[in-house]
Amino acid sequence: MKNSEVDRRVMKTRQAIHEALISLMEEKKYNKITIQDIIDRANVGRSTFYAHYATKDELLFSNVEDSLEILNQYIKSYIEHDEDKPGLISVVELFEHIKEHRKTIKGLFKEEGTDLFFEKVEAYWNENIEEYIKSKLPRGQEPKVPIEILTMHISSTIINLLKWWVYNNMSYTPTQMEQYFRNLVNPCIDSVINNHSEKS
Amino acid sequence: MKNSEVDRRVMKTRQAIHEALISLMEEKKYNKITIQDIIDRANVGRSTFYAHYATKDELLFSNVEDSLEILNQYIKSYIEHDEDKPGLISVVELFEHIKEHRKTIKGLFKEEGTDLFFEKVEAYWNENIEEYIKSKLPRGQEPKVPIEILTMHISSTIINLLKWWVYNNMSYTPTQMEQYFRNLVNPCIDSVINNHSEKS
DNA sequence: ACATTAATGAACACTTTGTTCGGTTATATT
DNA sequence: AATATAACCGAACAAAGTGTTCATTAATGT
Repeated sequence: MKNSEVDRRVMKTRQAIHEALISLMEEKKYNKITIQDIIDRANVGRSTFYAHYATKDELLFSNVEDSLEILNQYIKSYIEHDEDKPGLISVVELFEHIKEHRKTIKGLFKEEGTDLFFEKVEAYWNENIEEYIKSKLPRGQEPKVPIEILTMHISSTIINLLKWWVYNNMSYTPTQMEQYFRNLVNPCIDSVINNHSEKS
Repeated sequence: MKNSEVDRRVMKTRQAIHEALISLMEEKKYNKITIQDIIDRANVGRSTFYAHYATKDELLFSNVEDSLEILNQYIKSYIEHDEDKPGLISVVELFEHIKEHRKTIKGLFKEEGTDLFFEKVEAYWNENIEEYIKSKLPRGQEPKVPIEILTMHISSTIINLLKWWVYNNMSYTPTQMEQYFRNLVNPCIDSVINNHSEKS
């Protein structure tokens, strides 16, 4: 029986496959990567791959789950610290995290084949954001925009900023990006939640 | 020589292929549709397909270019009518257009394989929106958010709303969606362009 | 009616996929 | 150090898709 540890061979194989995928994603789009490519680069038998993962997507997500959890933490902390200094720290850190891990994470942002990934990210974030918005909303008051839409909009805004930023070689600093994010999102949250006059 | 018209056979074939793709996209994701599927459904020889289109994407875009042009018109008209009644009419019409053509256009919104399409849409829109923003910006004044980012954000917001709306079976009316769009976007445009106090 | 142009469908070499299975090697345990 | 176990290997497989070629047939415009 295994000592709650995994066979070293398994770890080695998984890592080889993992690294192969990452390395390939730096070169071409996820869509265009074949399992053949992966096992070639990983130096792993065909049957071995299928012993570990049923599909390419399964591999992707097993690779990405850690990243997902980390990204989620940033949003959580963004929300939790909102009272004092509205989210400044953690969104900066989110961008910094991406910048730091750009080599391994960049493939995920490359055109196409990113849908799957970002759907997951958004689903993660939506939970926390929705809760946050509800807590902000004065009781008994109808928001001008349905909460589900506002939530979706905020998640999407972060994701779009991240995508754009990576795609444009991170030409602004994380701090700037954070600032831009707040400039885009805070006014509309205020406006939706408070009964600001609609204005002409 | 052809009378600037196309051979009837060509039209017939193109249409058959076109309809095959549309019909397949109502059933499964674009990614999962093979050329084999298409020629089977279209009842068209393999070589015939390749005589017309080099790739599946080429087919997609030839199908979609008309839609693109139409969508672009809505944004143009949104911008042009902004002075009097800020964009109300044409964004409603945009959602109505989608609703009307949902059978043929819905496939494009189905998860995955939409990146290609929406990149095109966004590129189209960005041109017009950027121009619009520049015209709004008082001369010599620096916007709080770079224009390219603000532009991207507005395009993305419409696209996300459209996607979300279609994905959720168009559960709100086009007029409502238009209202939500404005509630999400106008406050942040105002805030970015005018030197509103940043507020605490 | 006739020359032109398009569609056909079969054949092709090629790649990818997912599975199977007997043989080999690394591993943990004793 | 010996051994049972579990993991890897790799070759082979059928099945499906890709993109091209080509000789044959049919529709079209004039």
